[in-house]
Amino acid sequence: MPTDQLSLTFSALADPTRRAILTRLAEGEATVGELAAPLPITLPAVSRHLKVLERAGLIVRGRDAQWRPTRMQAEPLDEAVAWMQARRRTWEGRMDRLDAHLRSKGDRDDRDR
Amino acid sequence: MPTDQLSLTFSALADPTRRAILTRLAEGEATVGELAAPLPITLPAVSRHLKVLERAGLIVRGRDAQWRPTRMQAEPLDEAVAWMQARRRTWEGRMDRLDAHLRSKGDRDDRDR
DNA sequence: GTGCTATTTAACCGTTTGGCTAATTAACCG
DNA sequence: CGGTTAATTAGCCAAACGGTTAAATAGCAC
Repeated sequence: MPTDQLSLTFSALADPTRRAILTRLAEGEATVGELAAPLPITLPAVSRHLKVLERAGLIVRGRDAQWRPTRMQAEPLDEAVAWMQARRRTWEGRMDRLDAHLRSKGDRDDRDR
Repeated sequence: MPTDQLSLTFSALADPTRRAILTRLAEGEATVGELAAPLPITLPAVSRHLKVLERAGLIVRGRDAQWRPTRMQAEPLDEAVAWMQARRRTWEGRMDRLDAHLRSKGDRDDRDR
């Protein structure tokens, strides 16, 4: 049961519809109906996608009469980017060291395993 | 059916076990058994996680006798980071413009909050 | 109150996911 | 060849996912 923040963020972003919603919300706040309009799915489906995004902290929702204005939040994106870049840096660092090692000498003693 | 690359990448990263595997692989290549050792799941389960990561392009796998050495690949991470940062920048840009707008006038009408 | 609009919840359904055990394949070794 | 190790595939199962339609809720407006 992935309750941790990164799992929530990544699985929220794993769905193309939810990414489309986020892309729209990055431009500015919108109501559920406005978000649903361009999408090929029903309103209840959109409503549940929004709940997933909300649980991941990627959106916050207000109340304006019978409308639910929704705004994007960037913090979870930052955390996810940080996780990816940490792995990328470790990986790149290792690549660099390997590269340096290969370049360093005629090395027959490649014992890096 | 999310066949697109971003969906593959994000859903691969949505699982904590797969993230743990990637974290390990960022340090350097490893066999299936080595990857499975610290994990609380069976070898077949690890094998299928690796298949998911491979399909997402996050790992590549070789063959060394009966071992399957696995290496991480960073490209899908880059693409995912790029997607997130694009949204973040749009969002931030809009924040900035809103901020500027609010700051521009003497705005006694700070009705935000 | 009634009625209208916006949104959510309930109930259902087929597919996917992630785990398991048992069986199978791949490749070595003696 | 037979035996051993590494890894995958097959079959099963329960839970989660993503969609639907129909019903319920929230809030205005008359």
